[in-house]
Amino acid sequence: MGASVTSRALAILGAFDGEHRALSLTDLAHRAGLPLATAHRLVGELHRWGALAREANGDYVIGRRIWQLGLLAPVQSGLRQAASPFLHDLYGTTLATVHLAVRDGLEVLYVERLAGHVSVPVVSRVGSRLPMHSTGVGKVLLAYAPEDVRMEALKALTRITAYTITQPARLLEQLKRVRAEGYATTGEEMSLGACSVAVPVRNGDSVVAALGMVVPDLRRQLPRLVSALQVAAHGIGRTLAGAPSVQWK
Amino acid sequence: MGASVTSRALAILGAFDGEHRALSLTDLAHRAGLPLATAHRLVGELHRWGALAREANGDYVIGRRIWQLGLLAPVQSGLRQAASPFLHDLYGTTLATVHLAVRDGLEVLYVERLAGHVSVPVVSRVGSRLPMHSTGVGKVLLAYAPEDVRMEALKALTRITAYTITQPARLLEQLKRVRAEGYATTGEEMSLGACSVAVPVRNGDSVVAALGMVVPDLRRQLPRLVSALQVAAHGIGRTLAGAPSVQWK
DNA sequence: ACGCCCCCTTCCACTCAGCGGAAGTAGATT
DNA sequence: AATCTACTTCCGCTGAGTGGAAGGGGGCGT
Repeated sequence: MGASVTSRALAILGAFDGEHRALSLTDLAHRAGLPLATAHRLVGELHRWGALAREANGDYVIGRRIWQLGLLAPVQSGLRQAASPFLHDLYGTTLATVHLAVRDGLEVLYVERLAGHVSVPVVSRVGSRLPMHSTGVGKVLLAYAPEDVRMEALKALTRITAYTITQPARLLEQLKRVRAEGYATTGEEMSLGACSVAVPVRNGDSVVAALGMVVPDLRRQLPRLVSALQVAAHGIGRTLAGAPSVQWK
Repeated sequence: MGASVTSRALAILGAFDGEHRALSLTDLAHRAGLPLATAHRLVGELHRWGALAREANGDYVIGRRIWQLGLLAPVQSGLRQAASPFLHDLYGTTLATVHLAVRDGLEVLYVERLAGHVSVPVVSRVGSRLPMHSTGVGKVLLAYAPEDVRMEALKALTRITAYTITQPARLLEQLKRVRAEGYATTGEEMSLGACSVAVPVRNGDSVVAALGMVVPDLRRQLPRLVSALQVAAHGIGRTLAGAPSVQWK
């Protein structure tokens, strides 16, 4: 097993997730699979450096230093910053929840999400992952993913709602249409009452991200939304290409 | 010296900063003060875990996993999310660059920054730090900081522009007025051509952050800006207090 | 084409940092 | 006062980590 000190320290950091943002030393040791004394020493070191911080009640949380480091990640500093103003424009003109996502392995990783004060109950969260076959941005990313990734992803089409596509052949058919038409849609495949549209974001020739929005109903306004999305995606692509900053994938 | 494995691994992460977002193994070893072979092994472990990623050219960058962890930090998940919609409103009504910041030690840490397509040349960046005595948000945070922090901060008033306040007595005088009037201003004290206003954000009785904006000129519209800021700050405070989510300080 | 240089990767025997069971401390709870 | 839970400290044994050195490999100048 992970016997190296480094892997143990990382196991401690890995013990935090969306449902566990604050953990006591004992919990931390337990979740990381470490003896209490060992966890105590490592946690102390991480805390001293600023990777962990303590709350008023003594629980540990992820520290500001990790947060700051995260801001240096290419996904954040390149893509997200390029996209930010365009997302605001999109939100301003449509008032729908807007998403920017990348593919990470066989999942969709949400990089940015914009919603108003009263956010529609949408599942996604910045930094969270969702399956690719049941989301608009996921279908786009899958459509433009390398062949082997696509095949791998087709093997596990888990059902989420009654409308989720679980037949590989049907999904492949849709992905083909996505490539032909340049956008993807979903209808209550991820959560009931929510439809989505998404388009690819390109940097040069390669698709580097997907831009999507979630709305209660698509039928009437689909063309308008698609064209708004495409304008924004194109703008982001141009910013990425022209940016003198760091490469990001 | 930092001889523990953990501190060495952290030193590698710490080698990244705003000016060094992508580093080769050799640079990394050099900046972290480690022998190449040692750095190689540690970097490999960090990379395998996802703390580091590699770019096309082989350079290492901060990985997505660290970015995701950072999103769990209280500063991000509590404060930032509570503030986000209010910042958008503020930006929408004023079109000025808007800032949310907290105090970290003797410096101001920028937690959120909102600007339009054409951003005025503002020094701050999300995740960056600036001195407290030369920024609007800094003055607010200093005004409401514990006595010992304030005294410590007064010892090092470094000059940045010709208008930077470097006399402790004068700054103290201003901080007193900040507490009395509920807002702080600066006039070209951080960078020429930029003025700022800022107000405290409260959670219950304690000041937990500062909300500010940067504009080319203050004179005419000061009252309007201050009241817009105060409305937003109040809204953020209410959201924080009422939020069922994690505590964040 | 050849050799040079720079950067990365692998190896291996020594040794000291890290390990973790156990004992100690501090609060809360009964 | 006794009991429990959660955290902190101690210390001698040991194998994980170390890092100098040697082994690729690819880009560049001549």
